[in-house]
Amino acid sequence: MSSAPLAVTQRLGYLLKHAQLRLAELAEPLYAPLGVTGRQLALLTLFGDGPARSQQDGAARLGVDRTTMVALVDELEAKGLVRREVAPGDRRKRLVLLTPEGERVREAGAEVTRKAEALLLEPLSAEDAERLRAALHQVVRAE
Amino acid sequence: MSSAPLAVTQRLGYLLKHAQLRLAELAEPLYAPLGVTGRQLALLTLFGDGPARSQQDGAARLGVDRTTMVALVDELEAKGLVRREVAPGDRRKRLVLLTPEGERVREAGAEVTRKAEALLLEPLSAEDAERLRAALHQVVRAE
DNA sequence: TATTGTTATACTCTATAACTATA
DNA sequence: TATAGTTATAGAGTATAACAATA
Repeated sequence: MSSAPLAVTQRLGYLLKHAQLRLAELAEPLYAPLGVTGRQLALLTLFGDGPARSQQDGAARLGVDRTTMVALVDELEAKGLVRREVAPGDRRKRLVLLTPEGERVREAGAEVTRKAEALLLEPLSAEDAERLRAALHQVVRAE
Repeated sequence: MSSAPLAVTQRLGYLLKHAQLRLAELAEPLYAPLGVTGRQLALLTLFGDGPARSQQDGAARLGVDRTTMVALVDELEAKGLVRREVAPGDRRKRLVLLTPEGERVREAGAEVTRKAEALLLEPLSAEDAERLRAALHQVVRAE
């Protein structure tokens, strides 16, 4: 009844972790010249895309605690890439807005992200690469 | 020249991280009755599969530091799931071997891993699920 | 000299608890 | 009373440096 032994390198947990490690290896050196980490760039992408978001809203979307978000926004603020603004209509909330410099870094970073992803996906055909992204999206969505 | 803005939820880094988070959410409650974490089960899978490995060998394969491996093996040894044995031929090396109990937990865990993966992959067709695993494998291998 | 395992230590990441201000 | 942001603190998880045993 038990099928063939699932070697550790075949487990999804292993594959997901190592794919992430490899992507980070490829991407971080490319981000470095921009003066930001991949994490920080993800935040710029999050807050620079669509209508202004509060810290809490961003934290929920990124899957981190709101106390973690405070520190992350602090970093970006110290670099002059974002500013906090009291939300009109609810003075408890802080909207996180990109500065012009933050916007520039976000755009440059998006280009770099595409490059790093292309490097990671190099061994796959364009079709399989798109299938991989779509499959991950479906799996993550089902929350 | 810059294509459409790549929303943060479309980035591979985001997708890989959240797929991992979701898998852990699904799997950990199933592992708990076995008295081990997913991490520990991964180690049992690693050391229980194929010829005996040294700690260093296992660390390299798992992508962790050798000092980290010491602590991980300590945990399993304290639970009576593995034992260390001096490697014949090189007295510096310690082979990590599964005890009978460790072997039992490994087998039960493999079954549970399959179940958790099936839950994660539920939204995909069997064909797409296999494609996902194959694509990740290719991407990780290219090291 | 180099490698394996080990220990002590420090660093990063993250969350929990308690506080302030607003609602 | 409840929520958003903040601070202080503590807990994982991990790596670096230094040491002992062995090669």
